[in-house]
Amino acid sequence: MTAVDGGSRAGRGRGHGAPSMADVARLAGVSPQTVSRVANNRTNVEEATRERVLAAMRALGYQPNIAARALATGRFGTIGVISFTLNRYGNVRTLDGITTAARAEGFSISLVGVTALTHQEVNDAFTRLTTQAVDGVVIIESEVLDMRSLRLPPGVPVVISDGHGGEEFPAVDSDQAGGARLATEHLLDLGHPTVWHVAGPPDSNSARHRHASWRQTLERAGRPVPQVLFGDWTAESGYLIGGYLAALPEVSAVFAANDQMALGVIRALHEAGRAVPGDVSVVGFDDMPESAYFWPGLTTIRQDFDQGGRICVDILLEQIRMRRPAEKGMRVVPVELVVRGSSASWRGA
Amino acid sequence: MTAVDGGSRAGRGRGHGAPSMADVARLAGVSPQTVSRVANNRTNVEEATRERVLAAMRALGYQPNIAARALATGRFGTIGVISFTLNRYGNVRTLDGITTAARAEGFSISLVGVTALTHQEVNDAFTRLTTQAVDGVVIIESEVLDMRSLRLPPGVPVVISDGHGGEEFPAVDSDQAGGARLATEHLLDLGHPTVWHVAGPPDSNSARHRHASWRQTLERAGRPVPQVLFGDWTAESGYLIGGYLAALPEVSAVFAANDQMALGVIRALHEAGRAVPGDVSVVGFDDMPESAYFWPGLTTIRQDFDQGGRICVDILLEQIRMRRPAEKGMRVVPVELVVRGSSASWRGA
DNA sequence: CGCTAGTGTGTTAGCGCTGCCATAAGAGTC
DNA sequence: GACTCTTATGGCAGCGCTAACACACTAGCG
Repeated sequence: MTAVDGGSRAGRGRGHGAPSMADVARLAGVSPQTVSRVANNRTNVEEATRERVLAAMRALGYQPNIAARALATGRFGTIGVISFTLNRYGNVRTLDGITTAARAEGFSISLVGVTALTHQEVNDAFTRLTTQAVDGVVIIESEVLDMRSLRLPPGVPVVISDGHGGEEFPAVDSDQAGGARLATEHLLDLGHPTVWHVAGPPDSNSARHRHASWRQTLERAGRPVPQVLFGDWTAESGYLIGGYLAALPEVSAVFAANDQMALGVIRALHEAGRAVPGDVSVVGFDDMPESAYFWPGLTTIRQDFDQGGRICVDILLEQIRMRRPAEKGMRVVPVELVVRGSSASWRGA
Repeated sequence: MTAVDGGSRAGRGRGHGAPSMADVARLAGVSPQTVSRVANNRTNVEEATRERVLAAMRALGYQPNIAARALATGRFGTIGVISFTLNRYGNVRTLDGITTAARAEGFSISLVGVTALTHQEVNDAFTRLTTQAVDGVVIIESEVLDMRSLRLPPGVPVVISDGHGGEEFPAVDSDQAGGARLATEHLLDLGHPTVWHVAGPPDSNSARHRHASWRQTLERAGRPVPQVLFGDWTAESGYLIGGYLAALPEVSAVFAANDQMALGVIRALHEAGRAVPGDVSVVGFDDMPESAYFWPGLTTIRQDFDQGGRICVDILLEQIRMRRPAEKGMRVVPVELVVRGSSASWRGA
């Protein structure tokens, strides 16, 4: 009876308390390898043996140690997400979409925030992530970043979401250009001579695309292109710009680059006594759930963030599982015009 | 020349490509142990040696392998977050606060979404996380959950955010009761005979607290307690309930349990031709950035989500670093009444 | 009966890192 | 000069797991 272990715990020394495969193996009277096979649902284990091992696992409350597994296999079951602020609706919804899709595939998410999307910060975040053990990374590149000069460690699959990095990496984004075109054409179709644009900040990818497409749509239609006004995505900036627009009698249609700024614009128009949509039509972009309940309800462009997240994860998993780089280039997620009360046909000045 | 390694890579067999400490050690002409000391910023390394090692690290692009470190130390540098939907403003802001605070402490976040906050789901998520190697877990318990019957593996520090789990775990939450009281008293102070309440769903912790405190405040003031109306946090539900309230001439003040529902209520009142705040005052809860730009601007209760996140992380880190359980019980984060245009003194019926 | 093919299980050797201990060299003390 | 004490470094073992191979055993075949 000398060498008999107490039976409850085996690991001494640096053991960290939790039962290990060896403990399960001992209890079930099999080798650790067989326990591993059961834990990973492998074949070539007799049914009776499997039951015995499972019983031992339950008895000890065994949990596989992911760190050890990762060390042995080089795979982690985790996708890293680098995101700028979670204060923006789109970023959050993209994150949510990625999280949902990843979970469905048995992957978890390692989230790293950056206070600013500078190379320094993104490189640090990337380092923290790869160091932190991930199989792939999604960068929610809401702000313009020069992907070429980013020094990412090689061999880690990357997907860019909401970005422009299509030349360097596989990328996924809503059809920003199509959405801006839909919005602008919608307002022109309603009879407005032209459309004013409240753009997002110039360092934002989405803002650039929407801005460029708005301009192009007007030019193609042979309409005058009014001065662009730049906001910062917040309702506050929309409100300030709206105050300026409200004072211009020739303004009859405004396309704001997101719903929050549209809200601010509408508020400013109200305060100035200009009716929406009676005097001025306003269209937003994003379709936040609240936008339908603004006063008036906001005509806007709906994005499918869940689909975007799913595609990000799919591309990443393909790279991870096939062990080959995915094709570069942009996958475009369709958008949809949602017409509500904030836009109406123009009766003329 | 027989046994000489090519010099570029050392690991064969199952080596996963990335340079290891051994590679750095070889290049710098020191032992792996010394490299480890440098990598971890330990003392007792001569300055010249440290420089040499750092140079070798840079030359090889060395990144420590976190899985191996975790396996050796039993610590992971990661905090797990279990959250119900990211569709709710409060959840997102809490997550953001936690992420920011964690990063400041050098921790990263492992995010696990659950589709429903059932025991089954939370247990699974918890298993996935502990298995996934975290040093502690924050549960954003936006929905009521019986923490006692939750079977969490022992030894993993846990903090509950936005929950009621104060008896079982340390917990952090905004001063829900105080906020609801402030909102209700504000409306009473304006001369309203009583205050109607649009509550959140009954399975939500915050909704319960706000509801109970609203009721208590009215009772203490000796005012009649009108029928409670339950929404589901969405603007849509607020709109439906608002339609009902708009038809009741005795309604002069409404306290909605969040800003979105308040938005829906205001919209319904507008449509019914009841002026806000002329005929009806409306107060919300959360202070989303947009709320200031509703029409009229929304009087609401501001929560400090960043502070909440910081406290969650602090409590967790104390447990992790001190290796002793934190005190159970609730830490209350103060809230603040923000008065805007949607509430005004009542001129009588 | 010797051959192959397949199945269930065990043995071995790491994955890359750190904790602990040993060692060597210098510095100060009596 | 024999003794501590400190500082810089290396050696070794092991964290818990899995890939790769080895091995025994069964079955089917001509």
